Amino acid sequence: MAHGIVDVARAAGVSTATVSRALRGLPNVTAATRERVRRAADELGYVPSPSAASLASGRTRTIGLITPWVAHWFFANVIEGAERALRVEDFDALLYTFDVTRERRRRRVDPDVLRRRVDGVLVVGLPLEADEVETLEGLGQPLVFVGAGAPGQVGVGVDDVATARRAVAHLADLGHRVIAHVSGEPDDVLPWSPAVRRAQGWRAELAARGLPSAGLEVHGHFDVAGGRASTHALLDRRPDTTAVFAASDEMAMGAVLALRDRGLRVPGDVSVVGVDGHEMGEHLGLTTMAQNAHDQGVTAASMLLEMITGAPVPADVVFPTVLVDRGSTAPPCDRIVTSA
Amino acid sequence: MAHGIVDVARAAGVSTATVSRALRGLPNVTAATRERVRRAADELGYVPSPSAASLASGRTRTIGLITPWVAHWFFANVIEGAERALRVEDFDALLYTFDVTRERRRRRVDPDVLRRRVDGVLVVGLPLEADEVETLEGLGQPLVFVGAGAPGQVGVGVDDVATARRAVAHLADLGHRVIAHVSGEPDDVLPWSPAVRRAQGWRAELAARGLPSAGLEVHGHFDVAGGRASTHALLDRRPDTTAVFAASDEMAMGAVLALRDRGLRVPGDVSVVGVDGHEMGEHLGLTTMAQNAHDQGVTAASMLLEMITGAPVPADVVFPTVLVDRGSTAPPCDRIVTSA
DNA sequence: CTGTTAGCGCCTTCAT
DNA sequence: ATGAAGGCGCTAACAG
Repeated sequence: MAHGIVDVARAAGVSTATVSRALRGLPNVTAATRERVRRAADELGYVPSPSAASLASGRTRTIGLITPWVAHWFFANVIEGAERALRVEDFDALLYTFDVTRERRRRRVDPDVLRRRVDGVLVVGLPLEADEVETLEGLGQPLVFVGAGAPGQVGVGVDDVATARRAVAHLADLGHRVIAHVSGEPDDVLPWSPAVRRAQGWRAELAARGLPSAGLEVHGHFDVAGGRASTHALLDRRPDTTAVFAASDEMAMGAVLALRDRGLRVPGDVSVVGVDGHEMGEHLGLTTMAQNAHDQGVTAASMLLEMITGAPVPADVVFPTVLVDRGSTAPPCDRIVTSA
Repeated sequence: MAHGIVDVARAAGVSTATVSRALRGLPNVTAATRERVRRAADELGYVPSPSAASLASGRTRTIGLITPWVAHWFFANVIEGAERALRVEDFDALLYTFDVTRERRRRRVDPDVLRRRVDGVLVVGLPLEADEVETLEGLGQPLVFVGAGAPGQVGVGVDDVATARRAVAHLADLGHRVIAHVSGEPDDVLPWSPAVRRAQGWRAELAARGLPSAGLEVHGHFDVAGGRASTHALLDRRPDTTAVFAASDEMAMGAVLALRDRGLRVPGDVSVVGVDGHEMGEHLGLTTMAQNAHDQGVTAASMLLEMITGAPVPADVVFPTVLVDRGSTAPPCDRIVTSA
């Protein structure tokens, strides 16, 4: 029923080797022969077996997408972009989520599930421990990181430190002096983690301006609920806060919710800035440092494909972030604060 | 370097056949032998080649996830749920996006890319033409639909008609008499498309109550920008509209934006209800018919795995939707309308 | 430019 | 319960 390469070979009156070469566009095949083979393959509805091709060639035309989540803005957009770039080159995208649940620390990335199954690996937004990177490298295949690099690895992303500094600068320029930071999980401590770098940028910009940062950083889950909880904790401690820089738009929205919970107006009482450029940020008029996640996915996938063919690629591609002022920031007012 | 089954066989002092049986948990292997084989495999760091296994067995332990997008609430959550359910059973998830871009009609689903590559197919939120379903069935593999069924196919989803009716009933009960509907693309016309069924439910509930529907339906893209544009078009035509039922939360958020654009308050001037239970709906206090997309993904994946093993599964699994009142609905006020 | 011939690494009868 | 051996369908030398 399902025709194989031998059927095509017979129908075209050539050997299977020629069929293989003709169909894959390899050189050393007459245009006429190639055409004849193509026609025969078409008529028989021939589709090569990927397993057989992989087994024989050692290549899978598949890349592994490693990510903690897919249902988050940055991740979904990177994955969508990457998958489409891969599809154009007839590569398949295998999805591996290493769930970072709120309950427990994620399980370690296990390279065995990828072994002999992919030609390359794209790590999306997952800051890996040094030894995890090492075991991934042990696969002997190209590795590209998006949205969370690793030392010495090819990466695509934004300048998290500069992004954070720009956001904080915007708030400080408005006159704010108590600028808090809603950051990620407390156990997210790797120096190359975006959350850590954004916190670092926040601290650096404050320091550069002689503003305090001590006691103004709160940690929590990297989503709406996390941002909301963190902000409540922050305001309990520091009701004198007049501005919040959140490490993602999702957390920033949580911050807005928390402020609303407490009857505080944005930006009347407290200004808020996020990072991402989430489509829905427009609703709340959320000011943000926007980035293009989709294109980062496309770029990372393309680089990975280049590496697979042995072509040289830059060690790092840095995407720009741009301040989009949608109104959630304003000069501080002289709110009466009961206590600190 | 990479050890094969023969290495394990030699190390364990058995044949490759026994290794294969032992490692896959097949019967007819002494507990002692199995243990010895396991230990040998462990020590050698043996990982079977999926290509070789597929070629020999005809099974791939991979399922194909067909979806128009991943960066949309429903899709991202279903995919995330499905991938995790598959991973538990050591199945891989291959991602295939058939981009429904706003510019042009999507390309038809091409089963060839799936041929000999997957053991089953999960179609996520993509209403397929009858003949597309037929060609997919031609793969001879189990097929499950989530969030957009197809006649005679196994499906997981919600009761779209009832969901829409419930939403409209809520608005009508509040006293609204001009209840508009923000629907999906105009060329999304398959009777089993969620958008079509929701519109149908909206119309049915209005009819049941003797309320008009003519001229109150607008079509557009299934996202925030689409909902916003549609709502503007609607209000241009029918400024007397006091309530809007949008076919998704994303579009409902667009509707809220449009209303805000025109200086109308929600729910003061116009009430809005969406569908999904989007995490961010809470911000705008968006009332919605909530559904659990993640669990639909888990269920669909589990059913597909059952079908692969030949187990019987129900023809349809219907998930509940529940009205979550977050405040974007209220009784209509007597707004002065200049003209209709 | 094309054909021949070994494998690729595992699964699966069929014996034993 | 275990072993022997023939594929699975294709690619990649190597000839010619």
